[in-house]
Amino acid sequence: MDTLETRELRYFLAVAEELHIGRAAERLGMAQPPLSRAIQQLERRLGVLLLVRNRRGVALTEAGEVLHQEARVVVDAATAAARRTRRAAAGNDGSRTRLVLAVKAGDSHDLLRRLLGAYSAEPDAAEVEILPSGTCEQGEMLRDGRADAALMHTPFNSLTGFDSEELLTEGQIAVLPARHPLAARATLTLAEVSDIPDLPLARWARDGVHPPGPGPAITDQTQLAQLIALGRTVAIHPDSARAWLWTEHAAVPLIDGPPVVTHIAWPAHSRSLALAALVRTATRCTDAPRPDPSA
Amino acid sequence: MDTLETRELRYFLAVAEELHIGRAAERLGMAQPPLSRAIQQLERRLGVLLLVRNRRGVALTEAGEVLHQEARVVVDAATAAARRTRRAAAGNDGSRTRLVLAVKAGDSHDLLRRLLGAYSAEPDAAEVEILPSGTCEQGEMLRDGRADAALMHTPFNSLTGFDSEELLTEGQIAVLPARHPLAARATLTLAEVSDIPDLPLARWARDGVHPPGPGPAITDQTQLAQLIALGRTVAIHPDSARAWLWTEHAAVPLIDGPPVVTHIAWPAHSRSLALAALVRTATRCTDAPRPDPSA
DNA sequence: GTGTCCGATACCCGTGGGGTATCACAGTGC
DNA sequence: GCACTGTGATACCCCACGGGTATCGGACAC
Repeated sequence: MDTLETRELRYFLAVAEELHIGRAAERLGMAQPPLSRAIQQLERRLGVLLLVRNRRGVALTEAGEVLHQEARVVVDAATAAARRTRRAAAGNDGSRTRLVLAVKAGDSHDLLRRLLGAYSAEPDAAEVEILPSGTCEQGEMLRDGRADAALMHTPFNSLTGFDSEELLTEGQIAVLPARHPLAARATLTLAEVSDIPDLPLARWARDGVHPPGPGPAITDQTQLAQLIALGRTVAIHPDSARAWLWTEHAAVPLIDGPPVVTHIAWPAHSRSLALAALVRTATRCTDAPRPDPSA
Repeated sequence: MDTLETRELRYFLAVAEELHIGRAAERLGMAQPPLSRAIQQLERRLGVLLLVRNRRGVALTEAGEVLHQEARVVVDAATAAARRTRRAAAGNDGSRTRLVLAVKAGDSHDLLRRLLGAYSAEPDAAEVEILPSGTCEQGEMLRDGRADAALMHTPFNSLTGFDSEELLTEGQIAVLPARHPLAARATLTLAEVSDIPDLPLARWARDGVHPPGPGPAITDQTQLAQLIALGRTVAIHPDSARAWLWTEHAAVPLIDGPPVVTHIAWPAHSRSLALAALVRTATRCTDAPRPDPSA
């Protein structure tokens, strides 16, 4: 009946991810038997079978899948609690409050510059630390307290569970090698871009693994830019990606690419004044007409 | 460095709410000294001062306030994890999946009836349990796992942290004693209703305590209905409240009342198929033109 | 059969979370 | 001044439980 401890949930998470008690124990830096027992005890306390044990490892029951989800939320919230509390104390410790803003490296560069500029002029502005995030990790960073706010892009990032404000809507462009025949086109369609035989779309790493497919495997924007310049791949990006194009790149608007909406998002329960000011600034400085930052 | 345990956070929550270690210990069913120690240990592990101890109790530091917020999230998530896991197992246990839908008792009665009717006709419908909630508790119920979904009303409920779909927008009405002079009016304004000298607005209990003021203190809809019928108070409600009006009540539309939007909301990370079907049904059955359910 | 690879069990040990009794200290009333 | 009260902190004890090692049991593979 008593509530679950985060320790138990961390253990269960490790098992649910490894699907192998021995490996999970190793990952947790402990021996296998106590982990076995801890999981059994968790099952007894819940009165629920979480794992089915077979040779070659374990599998999750339906209830186990549910707990897998929920446990993730709990341990993220717990680590976020520790981080935010420490930061609150540090911020109170003489120095200014710091805000950590997660942004996908390279994206929305222009927007970000304007935002930071406008915010620093605010009366109660905090120091803003930019936390570059890899592909689509902004959500995790908000959830586990590494970031206080994030610039996120629908439909690529999910905003579920966060508060957010819409900042900017833009179209998408195909980024091609400048010397490629299609680079001369005025517009392209999604289908055309995905079907270029000599330019397969690159495969981004998710959680350290690359999805299968023909394209080159990449982990960051620079690798992608280089591969495009070398004529090995093509990419689809929001308009604002023009900021980081090389001279060997060409940008062609996509007519049927879904519009990309940039939002500023933050944890739903946040009460920080500095954050509120940042959000206010963000919405204000994007409401204003843009001063034509075209290249 | 290790993550916080929910036990510690429960302890801290009790202290943060009572602002008195002895009382908090009593509430937790433990002695005072171990609680004192536990909090000190928490402070040491975080490296952060959470409480300032004065005679007559303790107060929260700024960091303490932050942890107060965050801890609430964590323990709610933990109890939700236990509840949802148990329910998932129970649902898998031969019987059908059950969905718990939190609704403010009496509100949106007609909408609810149509929703349940339409949903039960769905192929993969689960059994829906209606969980009547008091004033504005739907959010808590979603957060701590007592409910899988909730009907919520902006601007009264906050949707932050949940996924939601808009279902229905309606105006507001003033509910008056039928014999009151103003009951004959065709329309009223917010200002007029709040200023009726002999009918002060009732004061709803929040967390068991009533805000101060002149009106009668109430805890549920029935009390309110009775007091209105007795000519002691007046209330402002969405249109759909007409469903529970007594013959001794009169309803007068408010022209400047903000529109009330009914949403169906659910935890952001939910993956339940049954829930998805319920949401789909809800949006569909409110898209259709209403069959004029006027009294 | 034997070997291997799982998780489960048996058993031991030390930490630490819980208890009681008491202290330290600051107001408060007289 | 003093005794008294109400607060959190300290001292000390105990055992439950989380962690370890060694071993078992079962299911393939060969």
